[in-house]
Amino acid sequence: MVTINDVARRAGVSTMTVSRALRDSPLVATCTKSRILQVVEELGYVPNLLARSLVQKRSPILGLVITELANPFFTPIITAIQEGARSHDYFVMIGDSERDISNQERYLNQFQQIQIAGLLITPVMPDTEMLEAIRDGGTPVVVIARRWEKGDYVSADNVAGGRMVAEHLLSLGHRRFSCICLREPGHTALADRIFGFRQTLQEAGFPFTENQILHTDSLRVEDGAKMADAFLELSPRPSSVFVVADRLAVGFVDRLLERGIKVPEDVAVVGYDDIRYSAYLKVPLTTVALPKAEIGCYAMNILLERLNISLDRPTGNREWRQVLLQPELIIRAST
Amino acid sequence: MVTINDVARRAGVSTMTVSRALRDSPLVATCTKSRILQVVEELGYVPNLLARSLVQKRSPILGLVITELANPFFTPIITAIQEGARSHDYFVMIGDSERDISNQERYLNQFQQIQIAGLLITPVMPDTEMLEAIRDGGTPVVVIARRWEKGDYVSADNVAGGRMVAEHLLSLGHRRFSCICLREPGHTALADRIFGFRQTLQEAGFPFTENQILHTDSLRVEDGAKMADAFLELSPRPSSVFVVADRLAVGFVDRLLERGIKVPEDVAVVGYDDIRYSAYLKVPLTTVALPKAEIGCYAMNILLERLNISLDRPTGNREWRQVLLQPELIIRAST
DNA sequence: ATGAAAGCGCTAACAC
DNA sequence: GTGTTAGCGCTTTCAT
Repeated sequence: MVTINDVARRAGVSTMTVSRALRDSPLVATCTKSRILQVVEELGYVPNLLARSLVQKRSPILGLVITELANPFFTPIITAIQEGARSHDYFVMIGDSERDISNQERYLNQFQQIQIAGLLITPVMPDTEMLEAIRDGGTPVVVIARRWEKGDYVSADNVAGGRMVAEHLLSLGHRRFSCICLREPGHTALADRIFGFRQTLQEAGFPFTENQILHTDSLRVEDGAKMADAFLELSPRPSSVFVVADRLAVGFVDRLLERGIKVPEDVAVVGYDDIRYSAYLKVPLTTVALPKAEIGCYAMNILLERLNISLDRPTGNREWRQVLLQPELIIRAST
Repeated sequence: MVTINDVARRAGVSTMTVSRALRDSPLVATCTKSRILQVVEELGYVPNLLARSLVQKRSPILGLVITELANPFFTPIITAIQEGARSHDYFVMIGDSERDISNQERYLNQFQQIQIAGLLITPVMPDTEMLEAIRDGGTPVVVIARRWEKGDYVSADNVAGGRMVAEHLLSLGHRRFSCICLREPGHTALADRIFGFRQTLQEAGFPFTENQILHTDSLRVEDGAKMADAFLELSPRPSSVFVVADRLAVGFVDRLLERGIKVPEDVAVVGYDDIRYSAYLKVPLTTVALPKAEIGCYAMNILLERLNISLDRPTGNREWRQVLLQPELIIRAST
């Protein structure tokens, strides 16, 4: 491996001069600089960023933990984050918690070990003690796609989204409602959607009880199909279903059709997330769209801001930046 | 920040003993070890992996460069790779080249700067000089989802896949063929698909000329729709289309239907990749499935093997490991 | 079973 | 403009 010393020796200068030349310092004579750069080229020297960050005590690596890489919901968010990071010379390390708290903890641990400069995370659970610990340790943390009472977050207004769904179904004349949701206490974003949905129905005089909710253990397409089977056992059969995630809805509607149920004539279905494929399904899906790229973008900006501040002064315990972006109802053929 | 020294002082031992205790060396008395671990707990000490890798001259970070994060084709591959890495205590840094050679180069540069131990990459172009340079520099490189004459790769047999498509269409009695492909000289995987497709047709006595291929600049769903418009200008209209990537096919078929063309009655469509949503479209898509997770898994295993070897002896220039996995035709409703 | 010294590749701080 | 010294947090080597 060729180091800065090799370059220095070969160019007949000190390592310090090389170091400066590489960072384009004005304190190096132009001719020296060009000679050095030539030697760098010749030797194929690549600076060691790890060594640099050891002495500078700041790392160029950011950590990103999401709950499911395979979820198309996250791709626009990730892309936006990567882009923001790149343009500020940061790297992003992605960890997929698979909605498993122990995976999440393992990633957080490992990320700390490689000294990440900042953390973006969609936590598995609302109990975010560990996040606070990390932040208190001086690493800024921004929560994505979830709310976080005690810190910065960027999410969508899921209560408003749930409300939109309810209003839409009410306006279509529906009176018998049901809901397909993830059986997981921790997913506050989903809980918010249902909260808004239920509240609106109740205000309209249609009490919505727990037993109108069907629970699934995962959000995969195949689970949606399973939920459709469960749904068809209900009697009287609801005329409308709010499926809290599009991927689930994909499988749900597909199985419904397979079993001879007409959508939306027999059952109206509303999804949530507006993933890229929702428009191309057998029955294009009515759903709630979130500004996904914007969520990633905002989160990244807040993190960058925190990173800059913590360079100047010690972690000033300023106000939390809590952003809630507005969702939008996309009406297609499933209602 | 709390360092190994802080722990040592507090525990009343030398840093060396702490270092050993943390790595669970047998050369530390059990009672000393437990005292140290307790102090570690108290102080919330987190070892600095970067510092460690600086002295050990080997990094726990692997680089992964893909051409498009938003492509569901890659998600199972990434997941498999992450899993393999995790179980061997490696981290994976993901870079999205967006099919742009300069992005790819930037990532490769940056990855070298953070001293990645190994590289997995789906190169934008077949010209892989830079990959050879990296490998010659001592960092093992494994190419994914493309062939690589001069190194290790794991891909699917795209020629065989193209053949399957042709045979399938021939067996259905089609005689007028066309093809939608990415206009990009570099994408050898797509070129292979078309090669197999064309060859089979020619062997069957149906010469397939360049002007039966329509070119697109990107693989996004919307581009598929554009290609459908272009396709409908052809006369005589081909009775079958081989769309070389499912995402394109999604938009292609959708637009065809929108314009009143029946699939498969008027036009038969075959896709490629079998992304998760292909089965749930208005017209479930006939396509060629690849063992995506296996590709990731194999590639990771080869890389790990190379990493272990290069720890022992200097980079032994052994035979390249070149793996081609078999694809499978999935017949659905679009043909 | 434990410790002291040296150094990984780099840069901050201070000379000259 | 350029060089010297010291040290980031850790482990290797060798001593005890």
